[in-house]
Amino acid sequence: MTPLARLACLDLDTFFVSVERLLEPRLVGQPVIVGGHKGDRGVVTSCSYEVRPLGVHSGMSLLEAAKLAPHAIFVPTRHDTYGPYAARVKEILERWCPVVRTASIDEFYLDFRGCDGLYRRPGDVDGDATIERTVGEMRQAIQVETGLPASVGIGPSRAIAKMASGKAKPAGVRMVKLGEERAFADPLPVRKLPGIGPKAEEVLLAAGIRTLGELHAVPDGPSRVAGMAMHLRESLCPSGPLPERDRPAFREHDEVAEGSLSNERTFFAALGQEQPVYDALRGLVERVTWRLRRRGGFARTVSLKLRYDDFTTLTRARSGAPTNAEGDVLEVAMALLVASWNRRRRVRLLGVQLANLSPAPAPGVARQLPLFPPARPRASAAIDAVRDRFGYAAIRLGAVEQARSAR
DNA sequence: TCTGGGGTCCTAGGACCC
DNA sequence: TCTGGGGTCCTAGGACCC
Repeated sequence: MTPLARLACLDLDTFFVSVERLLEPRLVGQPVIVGGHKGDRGVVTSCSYEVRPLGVHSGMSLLEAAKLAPHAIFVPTRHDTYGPYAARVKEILERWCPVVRTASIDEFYLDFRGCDGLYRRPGDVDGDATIERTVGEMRQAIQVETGLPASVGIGPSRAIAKMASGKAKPAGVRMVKLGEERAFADPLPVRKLPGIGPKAEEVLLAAGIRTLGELHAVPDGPSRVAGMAMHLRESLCPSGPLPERDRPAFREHDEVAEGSLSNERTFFAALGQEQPVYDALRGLVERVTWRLRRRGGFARTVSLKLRYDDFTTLTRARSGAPTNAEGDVLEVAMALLVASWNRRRRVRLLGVQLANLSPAPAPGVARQLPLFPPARPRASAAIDAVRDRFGYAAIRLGAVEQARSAR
């Protein structure tokens, strides 16, 4: 099949802000910053277009955002709230396109290859026109049915579709046809290319390369800059099929467990005493193992993340037999903590990650747990059942509750 | 003005095996 | 006493994304 501009990237505009506005109509038309209350420690997770011209952007500290936009309305992030809205959007997309993949909570890729005939109308000059119109109608359907504004980019490759969706904002559609890739990409700053982050940008700017056009001119070679140029040229080539499945983190609970699961927490004041740190660790283990069991998964690797108050961060991991038991994970995490925590330093952040996930222990190793200490079964099945119905916060461990109220 | 929380992917060194 | 080459798994750190 001739490669054409048939891959689309749909991005929900200021997604968390948009959902908050659906729930709180007084926020409509107002400058809104989602991420926490004014004065909280933390960062901006989403901000409305009213505050963008002032320089506010996601990832920025709330304190800095408050300086730039003192009149903005600050709203805490409600992490459990947004998922269902994204799920509704996906349902609508699947009515329009046979291949839809979730890339993040507010981003989807769609493959319209082979769909021209499905949507052709008498006035269409060619297939590009057919698909561009169709995507516009799809975008409008999301707006009408969910109240959420979205932008869509269309191109021959995923990277072009992604960059085009950025150009389509707010609430628009931008198609980059086959043959127009260079004309579209060349003027863009290098940072716009997916995969070029702050560090890579720094290297490129130091080499005097500011735009993707300039990067494109760098010949193949072993240098880091040449590697980025090759990455760019690949990104502009027509893409193959989309991945078979959604990214692991965005799959439904009953699907195969893969990838990793983690929970972490930054403390309001860095912890220097042992007991609060142990209590926090237990709370994290409780939460992350609950999520694992809810997906029907098992983990072979437990990893501890420790950040001191000077922001130096270390991770320590240990692998063993697959488990989903809270007691097993807690024993390993606690052993890692005891072995690696320098007690003279205060703990700013603690995290627990479960990795090497599988849907069930491999035959022969099931339930043996030889490398993990013995499991300590408790009433966790009953607790899980309550949480499945009423949410995680419906039940809390005594020690965790004490740790919270002690602050 | 210090910097959240959830992820994925890549690299590099060492252990271990054949 | 000296010692190749390939493969896999594990761990730690870091870049990047939203």
